[in-house]
Amino acid sequence: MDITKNAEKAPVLKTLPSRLLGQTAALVGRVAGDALADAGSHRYAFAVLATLDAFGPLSQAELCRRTDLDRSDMNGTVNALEAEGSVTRRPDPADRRQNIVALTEAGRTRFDDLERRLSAAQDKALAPLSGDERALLVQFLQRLHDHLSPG
Amino acid sequence: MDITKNAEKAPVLKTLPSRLLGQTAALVGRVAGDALADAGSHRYAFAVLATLDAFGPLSQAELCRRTDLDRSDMNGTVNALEAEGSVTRRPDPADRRQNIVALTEAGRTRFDDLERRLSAAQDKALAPLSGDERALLVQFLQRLHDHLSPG
DNA sequence: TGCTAATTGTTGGCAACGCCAACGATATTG
DNA sequence: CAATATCGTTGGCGTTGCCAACAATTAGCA
Repeated sequence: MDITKNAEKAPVLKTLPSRLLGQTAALVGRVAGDALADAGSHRYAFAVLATLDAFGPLSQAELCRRTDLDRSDMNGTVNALEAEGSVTRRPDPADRRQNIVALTEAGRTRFDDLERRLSAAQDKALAPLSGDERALLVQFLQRLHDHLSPG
Repeated sequence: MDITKNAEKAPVLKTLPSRLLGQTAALVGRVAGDALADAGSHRYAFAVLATLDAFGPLSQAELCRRTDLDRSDMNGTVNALEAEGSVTRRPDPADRRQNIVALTEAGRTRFDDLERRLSAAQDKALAPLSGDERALLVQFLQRLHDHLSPG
């Protein structure tokens, strides 16, 4: 009677947190990533824009620390953001090893647009959870993250 | 007063569910993956062993449906499990397109060992959450997964 | 001061992961 | 019987997160 032959999963796998986390993160991450891709952007770029928006101009190294991105990935991301005009990159006169990365007007507009798209995508992805449940989920994840992150 | 210069993260990023899910899944997944790697195994292999343990002998295609693995990855996984003696693979006489994959005695022992290791790893990774909270987290994730999975 | 170590940006590359295309063999459908 | 679908298998691809090495520059310390 099953129109859709439902492939039963092993109980162990259905409740295994590491597996459930991985699968769900992939699904939610795809929704969010697609939303940014529709605007020609990327999660790395969004993280950088959000950090610059929150703290003002920063060096690439400082951006790495505040976004948990690798230095090489940060370089590529800043390249892309600079190419699209969202960001300026100029050498720091006080420390000529560093680049000062700063948000442009276009960059702030860009960030606002991406934030709206991302917010809508999250709402779609998290639809089955109530507001309280979402807050609880976020809190759980934060506690796990703090517990496991090498910081 | 800060011995460890705490790199503040942008508020948007700290509460963005897609990002939090991805980061936490990576951290928890690494703990779980390392536990399996210590035993020379892999999550794909564990998923197959758990499914065979729960449902008995199955074809590779059926294993794919019940583990959400790709056919090519399933092939490699069954190869490895067959090589280590955890599984037998023989052609189905009734349908010669299919392979019947079955757990061996060694395979069941192997699965029990992996399950213990994995269980211990999960406990370590989920330490900051109480039992009730873990159950709630799993429930949230299952609801999100059901909502987003194309099944 | 001068020498060593550390930091920064940059380039190049790597392994794991999830996924897709194509193929021959076999079964099923019409 | 012909067309379609399924299965196992092989090979490959794009993304992701990460690491190594390098030159340039600065900081730390004898």
